[in-house]
Amino acid sequence: MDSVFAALSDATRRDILRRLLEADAPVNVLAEPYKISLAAVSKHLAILARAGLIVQDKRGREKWCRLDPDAVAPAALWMQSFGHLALADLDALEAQIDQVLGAE
Amino acid sequence: MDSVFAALSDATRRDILRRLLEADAPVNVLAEPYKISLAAVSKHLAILARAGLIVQDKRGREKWCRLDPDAVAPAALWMQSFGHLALADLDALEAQIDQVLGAE
DNA sequence: CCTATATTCAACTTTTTGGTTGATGATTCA
DNA sequence: TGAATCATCAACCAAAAAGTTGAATATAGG
Repeated sequence: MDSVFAALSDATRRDILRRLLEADAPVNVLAEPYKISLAAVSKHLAILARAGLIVQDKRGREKWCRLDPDAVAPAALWMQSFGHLALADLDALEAQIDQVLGAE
Repeated sequence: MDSVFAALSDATRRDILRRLLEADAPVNVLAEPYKISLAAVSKHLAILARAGLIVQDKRGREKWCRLDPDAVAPAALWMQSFGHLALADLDALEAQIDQVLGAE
């Protein structure tokens, strides 16, 4: 879970994830909006991959990136329980789970 | 939001937050379970305070810490919207909850 | 085959993080 | 008053993070 939170602590990486929510993309396309070097973006992607948040798939000379949103679930649940358990108990946690499941 | 995610990326700090869910506590009590120095714990608490996750209140020679769970809300919302697609599988969700509540 | 493209690697710098120890400032209390 | 307690500060260290530039590796395509 450390690596997931650490990966999310950088605004550039969060922005990359947000964009991958819309469509898979190769490294050079992901790098384009930022003014940092391509190598720097490549490192950001490696951090996201190490945290499990993305998977990379080499196709030809391009390396396509796609999300693995499951990886964020344990950390998201941790935050959810932290944000609400102060006021409620396990019943409330179950209600939250129902809410998450119902929202689909 | 950077500072919130960064604060949560350390297991000791998450453990401190978890314990503060149960009761407010002064620095020396919070430091007791860990084998690191008191100064190190003091730094962890400063990071949590800088992220807004706790507030510190000096009472006599003790400095009491209490949660401010609202501070986690923007980050939690970000994660929820990001992970939204993935939380539909009940078995996976239960496994994740066990992991979150048990291992941490 | 040759060249351009896509990506990473290697080496380096700077800043941040997490830890230490020892000194210091407050505060409590015998 | 004086000793013990609570917490932070200061200086330091080692490791990791975020960035750079330049070289290297693969692949695509004329």
